Amino acid sequence: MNTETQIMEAAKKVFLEKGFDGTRMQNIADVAQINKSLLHYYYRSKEKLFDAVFNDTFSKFVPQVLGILNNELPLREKFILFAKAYSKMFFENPFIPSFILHELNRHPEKIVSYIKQGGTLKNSAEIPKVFFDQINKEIEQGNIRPMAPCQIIVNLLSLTIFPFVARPIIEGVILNFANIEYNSFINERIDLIPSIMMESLKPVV
Amino acid sequence: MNTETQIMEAAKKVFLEKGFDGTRMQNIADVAQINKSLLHYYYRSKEKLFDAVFNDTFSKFVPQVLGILNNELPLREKFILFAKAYSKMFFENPFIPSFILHELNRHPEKIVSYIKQGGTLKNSAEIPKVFFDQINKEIEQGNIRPMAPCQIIVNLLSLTIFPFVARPIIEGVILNFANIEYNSFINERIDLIPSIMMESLKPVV
DNA sequence: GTCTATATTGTGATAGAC
DNA sequence: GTCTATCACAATATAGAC
Repeated sequence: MNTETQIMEAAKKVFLEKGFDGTRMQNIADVAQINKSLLHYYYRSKEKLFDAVFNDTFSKFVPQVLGILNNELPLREKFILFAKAYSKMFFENPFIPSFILHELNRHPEKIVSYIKQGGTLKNSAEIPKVFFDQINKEIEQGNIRPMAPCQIIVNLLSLTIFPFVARPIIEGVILNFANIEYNSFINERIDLIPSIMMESLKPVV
Repeated sequence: MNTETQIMEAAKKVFLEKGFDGTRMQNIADVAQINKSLLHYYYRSKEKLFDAVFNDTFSKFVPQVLGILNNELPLREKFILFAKAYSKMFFENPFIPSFILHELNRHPEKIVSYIKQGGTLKNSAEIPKVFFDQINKEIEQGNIRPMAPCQIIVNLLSLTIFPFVARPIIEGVILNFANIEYNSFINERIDLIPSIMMESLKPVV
């Protein structure tokens, strides 16, 4: 593993956990087990290093969402696939959702710069169209109840992502009271989420 | 308005927007229009000032949740009340959810210290019991389908809070594509959320 | 209680030897 | 490419006059 990727790996670890403001360059150097000045040699400044980390992380995040929503599967299968893929991903990288949401709230303009800069989002910016069309068609045919596609997407995102962002509250207050383990709670949700999504779309008789 | 509350108001503004790591004491002093050393005169250190802000904000957050879930209304009314109260609150204080979630992820131990220290949570720690009993009773009577009360609470929290935490993504990517205003999107959700919650609980025939 | 001045340490960034 | 040494400034915190 060369120095540059070593730095990138270390930077991801530290930035993801502590955010831009909470991160010290020295801390990254320690984790990468290299000299502090090498950070500047490879990435000029803290901000440039951060941007590299952020864009890379964001690239894994958003396009996957749109990718799953874009394929040709029926609605239920999409929800199942989505809940499973994202729960697994966040389980393995617990800091990603909180990191992205926090940094985007502090610097919303980074979304714009990310889209302009290219990233994977540029190509996938048109992707929700497929999902939108699918929803509208299903509504037209009376298979599901009328609901704005945006609301459906946000429902899915909310039910899937929020439990990871709010883990300390959920674990420390809610689950603690009911004496339930966080892991089994999340596992239960993987089946629950598609079910809720489908119920919410059942046509009114 | 005396100096102490002036400082507290300013500290809330700055901490809520920038978080602990992103906040500068000078910045708070500027907003409060007082001298920097007065911050230390009244609150000894940055951390103590932050804790005062955090506990005060957290106090408005969690107990209200539990309060609404604890009253004697039927389920549907609780969901309606909840979605309305919280959407309104976050609309007026857009930084609260992101602030709390970020700081709790950085310092999960603050929940424990908050509970120990008293706050409003100490008394309300037993409150979910009422909601739990209500759910279990409804399930027993066959009025709703079996679902763990914790899952129900988290569903409600997710659907209500997440759209505020993820505003930049939702607004910049999803709504932007569909050409929808954030305000009307949120308003639509206030009615949508209780409906989803009830549908997800409809007994299986 | 409020101000000015200053101590002290931390932190991003660079210069220059090797 | 990698290291040591160091600059320049930012930031928390305190001392002490008024």
